[in-house]
Formats: sequence, structure tokens, C-alpha cells
Amino acid sequence: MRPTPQTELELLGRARDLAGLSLGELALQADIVTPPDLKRDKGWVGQLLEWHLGATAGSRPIPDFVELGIELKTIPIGYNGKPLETTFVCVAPLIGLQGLSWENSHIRHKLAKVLWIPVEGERDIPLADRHVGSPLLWSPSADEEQRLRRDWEELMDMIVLGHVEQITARHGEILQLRPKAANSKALTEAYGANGQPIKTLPRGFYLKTHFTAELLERYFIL
DNA sequence: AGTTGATCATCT
DNA sequence: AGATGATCAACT
Repeated sequence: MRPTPQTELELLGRARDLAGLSLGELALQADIVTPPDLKRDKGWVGQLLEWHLGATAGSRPIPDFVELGIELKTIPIGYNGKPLETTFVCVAPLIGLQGLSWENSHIRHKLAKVLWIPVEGERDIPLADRHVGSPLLWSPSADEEQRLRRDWEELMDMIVLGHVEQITARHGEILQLRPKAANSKALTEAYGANGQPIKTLPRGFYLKTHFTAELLERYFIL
């Protein structure tokens, strides 16, 4: 892995240097084998970019660039220039919610500063031939944070009231709650409708594609 | 079992 | 075509 960037500017510069290159070239430089597809290597693109940018976190629950407080997110882009997938942010807490507020929530800290790196994601482009786009260093605007907060509070209210299993991905304007698990047998504890503990699928917060599309679009217009 | 990285497969 | 619910792998 390359050395960790010491400043925001250094990180951004390095990310800009990757723009226009293909994943095949980047894999060659990193001495990493390109898999045939992402079926069994869903996190491969993210890990390849982590290597090139010198991210330090690995699979630990801390920011990718701890010293800079920056989170790295790659985002697959279609031929129309829009995201092909929602973006996973973090796991949603389902128990021990006393005193939890938006201000001290895990998700607010995760989204405080994000380096977005668009990558061609259409499945008919061979993985090695997909190109990296221009990076965007983003922090939520006041309006964006308000929308995130509204969604988060709505979803957390339902969880606290024991309605987690009534939540679908349609709830929330820009933030959604969906299963995030190895498989349907990996269960975790949550509140039931009568306050009793139940076992349910772990959930994650995801950003809806129309929202991430907005972000990237705003950038390309500037 | 939980974290990280997400995409896959299917339904509407 | 796009969104939803389900799933994969590595690592702690």
C-alpha cells in the first residue's frame, strides 16, 4: 500500500491522479489480481482504491483516513452518468438507544467528510477496462444535513418503538434502512413491538441513488 | 457475530 | 430500467 497522505490536499491530488486510469492498470501497479467479475469479490474496487490512496483503516471500524477524518467511498456509475447502486454508510444500531441523538450518531460522523470516487460500473464492461473518474470531496450542506437528520430520526423512532420489521427501503427521502448481513441466518437483537427482545436481520443505512446522483451532478456543474 | 468493502438477483 | 431485499468475502 502506498504511504498515507498527510494532508487533505495531498489526498485529493493523489485521487485526481487516478482519474482516467483503468482498474486493470491500477491492479497491475498494486500487484493485485483482477477477478473475472465482482460476484465473489464485491469489495474489490473499494480495496484497490484504498491501496492506491493509502487508506489505513482496513476492516477496522474507523475512518479510512483517520488523521484527516475522511471516509472513502467508491461509487459505480452507469452510461447515463448516474450511480448504479445505493451507497452503504454504516450499520444501524437496533438496541441500547437511550440518549442517542443525531448529533452523536455514528452516521453523522461517517458522513461529515467523504471522498467520493466514481468508477465505471456497467457489468458489460470487463472489470479491468473500467475507468476511474474525478474525485469529489464532500461535506453535507446545511440543507443536506437537515434531510439526513429527518430521515434518520424517522427511522430511529420506528426502531425504538419496536417497528424495525415494518421498515422498508421506501422509508426516508434520501436515507434508507435495508438488511446488511452475510445471509438470512445472521440475526441480531432488536426491540419487538411490546418492548421484548426479538431476533432480526442486521440493518444498514444506505444513501439512495437519486441523492448521490445529486451530489455528483452538483460537482460536474461547478 | 460484527466490522469493513459493496454488488447480486429479482421484482415491480 | 430502477429499486429492493438478499448476499459475498476478508478481517477482527
